[in-house]
Amino acid sequence: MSRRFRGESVHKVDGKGRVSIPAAFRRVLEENDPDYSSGLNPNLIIVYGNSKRTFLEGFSVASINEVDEKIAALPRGSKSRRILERMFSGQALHTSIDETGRLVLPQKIRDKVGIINDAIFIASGDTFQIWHPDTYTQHNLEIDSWYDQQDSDFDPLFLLEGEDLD
Amino acid sequence: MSRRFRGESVHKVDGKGRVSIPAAFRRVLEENDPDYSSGLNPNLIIVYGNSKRTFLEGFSVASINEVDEKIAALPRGSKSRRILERMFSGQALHTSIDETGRLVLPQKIRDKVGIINDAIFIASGDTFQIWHPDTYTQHNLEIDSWYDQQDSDFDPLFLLEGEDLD
DNA sequence: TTGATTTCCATGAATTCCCATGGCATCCCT
DNA sequence: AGGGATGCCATGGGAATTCATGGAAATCAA
Repeated sequence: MSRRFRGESVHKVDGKGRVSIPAAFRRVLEENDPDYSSGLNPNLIIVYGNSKRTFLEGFSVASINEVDEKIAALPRGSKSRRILERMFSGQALHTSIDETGRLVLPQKIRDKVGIINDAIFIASGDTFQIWHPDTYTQHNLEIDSWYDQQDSDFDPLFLLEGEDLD
Repeated sequence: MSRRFRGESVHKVDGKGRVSIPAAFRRVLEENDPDYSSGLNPNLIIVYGNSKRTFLEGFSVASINEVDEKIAALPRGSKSRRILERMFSGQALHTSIDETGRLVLPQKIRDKVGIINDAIFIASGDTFQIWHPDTYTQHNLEIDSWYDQQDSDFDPLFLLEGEDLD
């Protein structure tokens, strides 16, 4: 039913890399894991990507399957396919939520995006992102400055209509 | 489709050719070996291929069966079939993981792809690859430089939608 | 017998499991 | 409406287990 994540919240990350996943996100992950049944722990996939990425992206099983299928449909050996395979197979992690609702982010991954004591979870359609709070703030400043360039009555829904920007 | 391999990591290769297989990969190999049951060691197939190949490719039993069947469906005596049979029958090694989670790579195979002290394991859909770390880095230069040309917030998922690159 | 495998044992570090607590929000009973 | 009782949520700590890796002994093959 609820296929999409909503909302954002900050959570503590302890020395072992444990972080609580927003409860509302857990419901979405459960509903979108075909192997899930009450009592079990839902699976999810964390994509950390190449060195340029400044955040982690969380996928439900259903969402990652969709991506995998699309990748498999691309011509073997094509550049697009190689780029995507590297990112979604190699630079990703299959994991699950534990019984207390937490996820473990390995040291290597925390280092990569600079997460130390806190992490902010942000819903983004059928995936969600995990950022170091400051990096996220910084990133938003850039987006805000883009808004500043638009008319004061600019309505983002306008983007639904036309071609892409830039 | 059964669960796919995810992630990448580097492991030591000792003088006898022993290497630990990433624990997460072991789970996938276990799930995809029909003969596997708790306590046993899962089987896998290492395809090293012709002299041009610069990496090893690891298959679960289920995945190699799928390939074998497709090959068997080709016309007997056809060139495609002969080439594929050579690669997946002749230039491949059926082996298993030992109780400490390691795989033994015979000297001949290590020499072939230049693996000495370390090997990097990279997931790639329903198979995984094993490279000499430097060779792997080298191989990815093209993709890395391609990323350098994109906007810093470029999302590879965009590649799923549009036309191919190249 | 001699080099090469395979088995078996060993260990520090990392990861998972199990139990615990305080804070909220909700439900329910009188 | 008051006031528990209940239950989920976020977080912490320590014990137990698994990982990755090394080395020695036993077995094999030529």
